[in-house]
Amino acid sequence: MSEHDTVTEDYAQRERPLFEAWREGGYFQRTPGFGSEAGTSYTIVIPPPNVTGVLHMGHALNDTIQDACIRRARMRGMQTRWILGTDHAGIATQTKVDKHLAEQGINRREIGREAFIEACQDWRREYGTTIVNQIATMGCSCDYAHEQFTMSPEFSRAVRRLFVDWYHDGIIYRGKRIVNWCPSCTTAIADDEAEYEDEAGHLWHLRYPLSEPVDGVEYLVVATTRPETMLGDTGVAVNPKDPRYANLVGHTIELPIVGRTIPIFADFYVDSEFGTGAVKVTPAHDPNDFAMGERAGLEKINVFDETAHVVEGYGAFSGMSREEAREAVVAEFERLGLLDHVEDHDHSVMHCYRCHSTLEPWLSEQWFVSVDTLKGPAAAAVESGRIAFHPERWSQVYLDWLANLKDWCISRQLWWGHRIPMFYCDACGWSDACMEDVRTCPECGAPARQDEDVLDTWFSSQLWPFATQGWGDYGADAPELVKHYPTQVLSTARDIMGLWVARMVMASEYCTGQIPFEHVIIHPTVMGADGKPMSKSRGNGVDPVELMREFGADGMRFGLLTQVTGAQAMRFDRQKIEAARNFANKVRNAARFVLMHMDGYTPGVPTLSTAADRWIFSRLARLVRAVDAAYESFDFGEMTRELYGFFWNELCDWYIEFSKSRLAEDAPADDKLACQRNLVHVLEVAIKLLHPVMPFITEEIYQDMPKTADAARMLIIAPWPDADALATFIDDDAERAVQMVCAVVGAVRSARARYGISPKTLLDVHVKAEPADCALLEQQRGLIESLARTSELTIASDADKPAGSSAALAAGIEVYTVLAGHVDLDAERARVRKELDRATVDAEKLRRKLGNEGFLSKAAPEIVQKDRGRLAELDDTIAKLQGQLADLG
RNA sequence: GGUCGCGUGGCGCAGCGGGAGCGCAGGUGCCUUACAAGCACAAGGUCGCAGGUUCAAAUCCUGCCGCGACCACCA
Repeated sequence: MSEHDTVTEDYAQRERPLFEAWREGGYFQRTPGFGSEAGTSYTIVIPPPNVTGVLHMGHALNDTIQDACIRRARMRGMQTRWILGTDHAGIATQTKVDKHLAEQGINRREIGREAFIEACQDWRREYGTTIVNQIATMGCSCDYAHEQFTMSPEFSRAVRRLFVDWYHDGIIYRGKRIVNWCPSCTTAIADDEAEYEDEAGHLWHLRYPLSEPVDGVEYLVVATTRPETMLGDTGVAVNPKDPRYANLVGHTIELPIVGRTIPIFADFYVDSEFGTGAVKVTPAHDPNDFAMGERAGLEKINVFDETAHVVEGYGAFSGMSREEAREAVVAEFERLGLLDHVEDHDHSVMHCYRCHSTLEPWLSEQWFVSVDTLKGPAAAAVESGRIAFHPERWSQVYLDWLANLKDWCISRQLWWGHRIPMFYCDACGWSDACMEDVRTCPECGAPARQDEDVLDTWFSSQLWPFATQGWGDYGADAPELVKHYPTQVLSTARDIMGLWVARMVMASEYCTGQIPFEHVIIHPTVMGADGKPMSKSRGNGVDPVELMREFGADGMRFGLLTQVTGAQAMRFDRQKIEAARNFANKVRNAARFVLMHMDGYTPGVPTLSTAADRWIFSRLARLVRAVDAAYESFDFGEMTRELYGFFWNELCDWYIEFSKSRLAEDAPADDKLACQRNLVHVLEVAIKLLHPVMPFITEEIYQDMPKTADAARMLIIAPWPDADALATFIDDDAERAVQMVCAVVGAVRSARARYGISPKTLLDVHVKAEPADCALLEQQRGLIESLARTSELTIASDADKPAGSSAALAAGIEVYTVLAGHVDLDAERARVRKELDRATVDAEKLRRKLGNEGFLSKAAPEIVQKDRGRLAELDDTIAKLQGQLADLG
């Protein structure tokens, strides 16, 4: 019973050498191009993964899509290059290194900036190759020889150049603003880097005593979710139209605990419906309060330090964390009899997208990019259609994002990143943004110092498409850019649409005067099997490296693409990967079959001597068209479905079966050769079409195939099939003939299965069809005989139903299988009756439709015609089935 | 609050105005010399609900229900 051992395979061992062969062949660098597309450049920039990151399913899908695009372009003869590189990922990397150092008892501040950056570099040297190796394991045909890095010297010059240019153009400015402060990372982060989460909280109602009673009123109740910030309150706001408080506006409050006298003022921002209609205003710790404070001219008092502990000057509260301060403040209000009441209240709270700490709106000096002049050209690029999104609807998301864009805080209080190239002279007040470091003040000669902050990682990421091609040193005239810019395709997930995609367009328009890419593919987000986003905490994540080990890179790639739809999310389905692995296996076996029957083969043009030959070439021609169309509309799911159906259901299920008798040892030599050549040709075209998705197995097969002297050495640069040239093979007659053959074979197999007749038992079969179809079928007699395993095959337009036979109707022909006594007539009668019922219902429906005046007068004539034909067919079928029933008694 | 996506056989999905399909799982029979990770055959769905447009609706429109994402955010 050991017949079917589980098949295990070492995919890495099979795939790695092929990858090395591609690399050594130089195909990963910009290809020279050939054929009619030789002059066309085709470039993709990879969304740079974090340098210390590891491959996740999002990368796996995204990189598969890009590799499919670039490989097809390469095979079409274009000058391709897929630019590879990694992102220094400021906060992410710094957080990791911080943690690593902490484990050794080292604090970043103790060792200082330079030593820390060195530690980051060490970290990068150690882990920076991981993800690139994983991308290689996938078989991605990136330009590994010219790997980029967002903190390489060249890239750094580009970043610096943009900062200096923007600074001198007045696009970059400095300001004291409320920013989202992460007290754990101790840095500002951008608005779109903050994540909101709903949390159960409370609405504390606090009594704020008036300095003097007004009309007998002694205090005012304010509602707040953050009582601890009251330490920094500098006012209380009410809506100017709120009659409850009209008499209080202009009076003052004695702020409890702090003893500060603060004004009651009116501002339309206040919603009278919410809480008590009176809002405590903390300009330094809330963006809306900041805005009101500006309007009312309030003081802005920071009560937290950079780690969100209460600053000096607040007595016992000083030094407390936010959480401690909250408790203490509430307790103190209670003690003073000023805690009115507490309500439950859910509200959304901002968290750091990196470390997940609760963010603190914090007043600080930061650098900003003014987006006013940048957003226009970026919107126009999409509105004009110069940049196309796929699916198209994402362009709306893009445009909406731009329309609502606010100035971008680009300074980060980190050490790992591009240090802001601003230089200051404390002696004379000189300052400027400079390309070269400035040690002494050019005005007064005093020592100059550089800004301590670094730039937001996205500030450098936005330069990716052109800084990787020489912009930093040569500007828009860089030779690479002149020849190969804009790039063709950018593929990414939708969550960085604004963060990255839009910013690249803005920066590119500014720096190069061009769009950065022509097509933006927004692929669906890969969700876990449970339909929820993959995450460590949920435990629904899947490791692509693990998948590749189990199913091969080809299996993973194909399986992922089959799941791509136009929707915004796809639920990861392991079975799809398994099915893809099985498909890869099927392809390999099909190839093995072909290569196993090569004796006597000599290369030559295909000879389409049989209907089966003409059929498979016709199907192949349609396949090339369909695959091309799917690529052009970026419909990768459709593309894989087409390939799957062709390989499995047409080539393997039928054509290879058709071929078996022709390849037998005693078969006629010339027909055998024709069949061999056809198989080789079809297989070669098919594996070319499949190569962009399943590069390894197709290359492996190609290497084993017989090739002519002028053939490409490797499949990776073999010419892509020409749909127009193949179109001449489309042959409706041949497709009809094979359709009938399949119908006959299927009918006989079905009868066998129903009555448990072994394939070894030969059966008499009678086929009745139109004369023209009879002629087509007659030519396929041999095929039918071998596939249906007949003893006697009668094909005639006037064939009779033999006694004791099972009848089947398919493809407009009647197939009678003589069952010679094996038949359970009752079962056969029941089956026919069921079929008859179904046909009768269908015919009734159609008859009603065709009896409808409205339909006859308004429907397109060809539709009416078609339905009349269908009804006639159905009536015919019904008559035949009734005849069969009568025959069966 | 705004924008968008999705609800089709047990599961995952395709189809997106004129005959309900695919893959997987499950059923039956097969180790047929390319493949048991396979082959053959059969079974399985009133296409979320309610209206509307149309001669014709899974497909278009409206509303509702359910799931989900993104953006904004009221202390």
